[in-house]
Amino acid sequence: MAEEGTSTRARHTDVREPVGEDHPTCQLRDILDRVGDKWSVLVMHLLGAGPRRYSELQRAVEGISQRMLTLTLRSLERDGLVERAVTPTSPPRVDYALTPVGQTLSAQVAELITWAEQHRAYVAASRARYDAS
Amino acid sequence: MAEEGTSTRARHTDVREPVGEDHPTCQLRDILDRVGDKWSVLVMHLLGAGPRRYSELQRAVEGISQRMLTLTLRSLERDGLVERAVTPTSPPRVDYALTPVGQTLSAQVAELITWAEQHRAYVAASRARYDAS
DNA sequence: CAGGATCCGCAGTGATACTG
DNA sequence: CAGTATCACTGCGGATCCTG
Repeated sequence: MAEEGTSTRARHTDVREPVGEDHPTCQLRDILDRVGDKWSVLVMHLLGAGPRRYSELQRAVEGISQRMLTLTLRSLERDGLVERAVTPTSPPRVDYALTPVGQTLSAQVAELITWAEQHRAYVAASRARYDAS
Repeated sequence: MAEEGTSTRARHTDVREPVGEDHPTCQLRDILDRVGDKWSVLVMHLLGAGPRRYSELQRAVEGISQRMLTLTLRSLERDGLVERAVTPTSPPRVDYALTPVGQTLSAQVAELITWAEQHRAYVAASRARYDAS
């Protein structure tokens, strides 16, 4: 909170394309759906710290169902963001890790997280103020 | 409002979620839900180019329903990311603009878009390869 | 241990109609 | 023009059972 005027770091560096028209939106949706996915980001963020096994992920993201974890990993693997390494031992062992490209996206997400931390109080205050009226 | 805004998904989210060794998860959801929202990002990106009227947004994000546009704007306003300026003229006129903080988030989103553009081909190729097996 | 298959509830969304 | 209200549908996501 209390940073109305201080954090006016308006970086208009980007290319403000006519997002709504036709094609720019679609490509955008692709990546946004990925980031917007309830679990994908959490999993990617966890994998950002290093490879993990299936069960480790399931415990780490405690609250995720097997179904969703599998679905999420499959989707990330399909997009080439996560790599799946199977070790056919007596009890099967599967390790997941970010691919180089996956790491770059993970980095972007990390920045988003930083943003969230920096402006969390502000958002909370805004909501409280809004809800009060 | 008979229905909660787009940002009220936190309700079905567990109150107790240790989510592994990462606490940022909770705050993370907040911002991620914002970014993951189907329309929020598009609207914010458009507003990044400057203030727009309600009808302008509706035309620009062609495909969005009045309901969703209103819900999205309300939600963004509630979070202090968008400012609503009403001009009570004969035909009502309402302008929406990003707040300073909203601009910083918009900038983050812009980077995400850049990422998407840079790695779109890679992702597409990965998918094609994956689907082929 | 890793994950496929199935059932199902409900939040999120769209389409439509109405209003100040 | 800028919304609000209502309804009906869809598909995400959770819970549960089963397999290699």
